[in-house]
Amino acid sequence: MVAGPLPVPSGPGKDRLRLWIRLLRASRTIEAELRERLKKEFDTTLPRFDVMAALYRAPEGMLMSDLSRFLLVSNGNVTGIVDRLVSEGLVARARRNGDRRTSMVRLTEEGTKSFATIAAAHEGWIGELLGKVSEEDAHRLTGMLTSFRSNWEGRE
Amino acid sequence: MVAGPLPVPSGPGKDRLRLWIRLLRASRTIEAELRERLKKEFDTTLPRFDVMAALYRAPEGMLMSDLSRFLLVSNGNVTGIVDRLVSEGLVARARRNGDRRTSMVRLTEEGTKSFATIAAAHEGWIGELLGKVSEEDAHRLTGMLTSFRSNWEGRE
DNA sequence: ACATAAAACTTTAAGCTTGAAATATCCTAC
DNA sequence: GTAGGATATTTCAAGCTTAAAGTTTTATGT
Repeated sequence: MVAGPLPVPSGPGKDRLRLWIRLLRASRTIEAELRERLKKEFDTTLPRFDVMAALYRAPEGMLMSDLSRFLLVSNGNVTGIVDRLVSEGLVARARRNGDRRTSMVRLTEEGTKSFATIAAAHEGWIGELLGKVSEEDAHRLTGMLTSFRSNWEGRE
Repeated sequence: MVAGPLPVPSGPGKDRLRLWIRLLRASRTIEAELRERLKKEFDTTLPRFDVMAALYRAPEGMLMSDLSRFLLVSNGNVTGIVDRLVSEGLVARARRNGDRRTSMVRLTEEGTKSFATIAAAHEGWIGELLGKVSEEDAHRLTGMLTSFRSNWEGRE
């Protein structure tokens, strides 16, 4: 995976493989750049940012399992990231609704402020990193990826 | 990141953000599926597969630093993965050329056979997972991502 | 030749990630 | 009401990942 300089051999079925390799390399390249900037500028990480972004759009809070589904990561993973965010005072757990198995997770006031700042920078970075993609290509690409996603969700 | 159901607010600069979110979700979805199948069918992992794929196309071997650059991961990371592959007998280190700092890493005979088998399945999976993307879209998408990459490489 | 820098690699600490097992709570059917 | 199963979450072991510091070897300047 993540093939680079050398060409992928041609032949039937190789087109999709080539597409996948390019897709993966593009997202890894951007992801690496974002991770580095989040670390340098805000001393945080991509997973923390992801969790905070999810919570930012759900002021009333989210269940751990909702976070896990939404972010496409495992349950245990979310537990660890939220633990760290809680210990940093950016996120709070509230175990107070009817179901005592669940805990409602939400951003603290500090977490909300912190995320707003980081998100603004983040959006600027994306604009910069994807700046060379024309508006038209951006739309078309988005459309293709969206339809890929719908197709995917129709699986199994 | 990895936003889902909820819409990203519209406005200037939001198009690129939306594109990035879709790109990331698509690659994470596919990656998760591949990881799961590699584990289930061949009891291996994506990073191991990546390293073996790189070595497969370089029968004469690669330096650790070449692997690191090629796969877009850190040096120390490659060390660990190669260590495990060596202990499994799939990869060999040869410290025998002029420069005694370097070690040439290559697939063993067993590693080569093993990779060939896995790679065939892998290509089939990609064909299946991206099957709904039309040939035409696949080409166009690949082209866009390639030009993104060239632009990127022209940075800094 | 010798000091110093550069390069290739490994080690380390901290954090991320998964899948599976363990806990705790809730629900359902008797 | 209670046994059995389902659900929500955490814990755990193993592996992946990075950045930074450390080791060994090679290259460079004088």
